[in-house]
Amino acid sequence: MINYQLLNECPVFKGVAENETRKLLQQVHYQVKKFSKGDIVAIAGEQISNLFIILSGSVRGEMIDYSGKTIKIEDIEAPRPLATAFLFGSENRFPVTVTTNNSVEIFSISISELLRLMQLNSVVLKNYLDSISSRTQFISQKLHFLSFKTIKEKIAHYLLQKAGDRLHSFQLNSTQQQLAELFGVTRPSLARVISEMQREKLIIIDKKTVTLLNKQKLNELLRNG
Amino acid sequence: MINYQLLNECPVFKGVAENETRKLLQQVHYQVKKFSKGDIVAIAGEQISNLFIILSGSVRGEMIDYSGKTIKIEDIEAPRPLATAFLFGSENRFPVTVTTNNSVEIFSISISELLRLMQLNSVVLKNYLDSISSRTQFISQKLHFLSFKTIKEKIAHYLLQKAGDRLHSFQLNSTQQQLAELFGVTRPSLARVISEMQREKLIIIDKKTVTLLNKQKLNELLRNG
DNA sequence: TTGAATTTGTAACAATTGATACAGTTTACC
DNA sequence: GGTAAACTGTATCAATTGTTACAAATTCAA
Repeated sequence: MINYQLLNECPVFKGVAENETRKLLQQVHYQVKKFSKGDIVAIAGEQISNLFIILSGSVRGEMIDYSGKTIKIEDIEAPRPLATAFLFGSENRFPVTVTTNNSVEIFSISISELLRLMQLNSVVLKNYLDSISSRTQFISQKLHFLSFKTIKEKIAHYLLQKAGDRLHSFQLNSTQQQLAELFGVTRPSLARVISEMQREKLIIIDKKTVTLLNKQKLNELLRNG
Repeated sequence: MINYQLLNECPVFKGVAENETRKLLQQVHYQVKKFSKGDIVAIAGEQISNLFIILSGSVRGEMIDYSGKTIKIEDIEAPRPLATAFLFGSENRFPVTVTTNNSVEIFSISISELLRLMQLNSVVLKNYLDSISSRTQFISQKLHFLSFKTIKEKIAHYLLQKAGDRLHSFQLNSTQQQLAELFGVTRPSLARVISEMQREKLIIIDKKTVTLLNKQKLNELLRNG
């Protein structure tokens, strides 16, 4: 028996009334598969033909490298769907091998039935589109951020974005350590560059209060990067 | 009058019979807007409420920086759609300001009507999902690649991927210059690291023939990065 | 084959960042 | 208020990459 309440917490069915979900699922084919701890749900590179939603338990995504060792990538817990961005598109294969961490129930629906489901219910359709799109937006923002090479550029971009329209000062809510991690650099390197930028009278950072002294030059840093 | 043939070349309507497209469009609301050269189609940050498909002419996407200057990002020509990954999701705003390069005709359909369209025709639905997904997959591959910090790691990853299952040698079809651009590094730096890796007996590159001497160690490079 | 254009290998030096260490400051909690 | 923990500023040295320059090797077309 499916736990409809749980299914409705999943991004795909969110906002659909519980009895509506029940009615929808009567009109399409789907399966609920049970796995034991340690079972392999999918192998990296395998064609994806079904949407999987974890109903209970958790799974992990692992990559297998060229020499055969496995590296854990991420954990996925109920009630999240698997690989929504890889169901469609030109390269619809599992990017990772998926293994169960414990007893797991998985809701499984084929692509064609999922398409039917989306055509039957516009909320499900919109949910799915929102889900893929949000992920794309998140990744492309991250990519944009990575495109700045030097630490100075990263700081300039981060602060200009944080500042927005504010003319003068604003508060930071992260520590240098956290920023360093966000930027993917070491903490002393970040501190050093911040010092430089203060000496160059580009910014002032006093505790957590940031003041941008020269937005013009901060922008030029991004242009010439 | 709409050029249905052109519309059918667009990723959204691809694979739909021309008369089927005609029939579909009779069932939904849409507009064809005409713009003159230099007109602004959309402003960065503006909410996206319509899918735009360029029917004729071309537009450019520009970002306006914090000081007011504009930087061109890309050109989009007929019959491509605009910002398909930004129509949905949490941040459904134009990432760029869109300006026409010449006389332009744009097919415009609201989100709600687009949803209806996708529910009426499963090919359109699948096309749209494929389109967003492919983009996500492309970007996330790029992101993965950028996650390797040193040039050595990038080379190792690139060559291992190119090699695939082949045990010994294979041919490269790019020049060092092209690889350097792909990696986002300078050509002499790339050449230097390749020399080092040959001295360390990890690889041999003779003209365009690559031989991986120690896949094991190449993999370890990626792990400890 | 020859000659020009492209590609490659390499060197010397500058710039940037990482690694490590340590002392001074701030914050949080008792 | 006091103490421990976390955070910050800074210094030194090593590693990596960028910049610039030049010569050798290769490719391609005439």
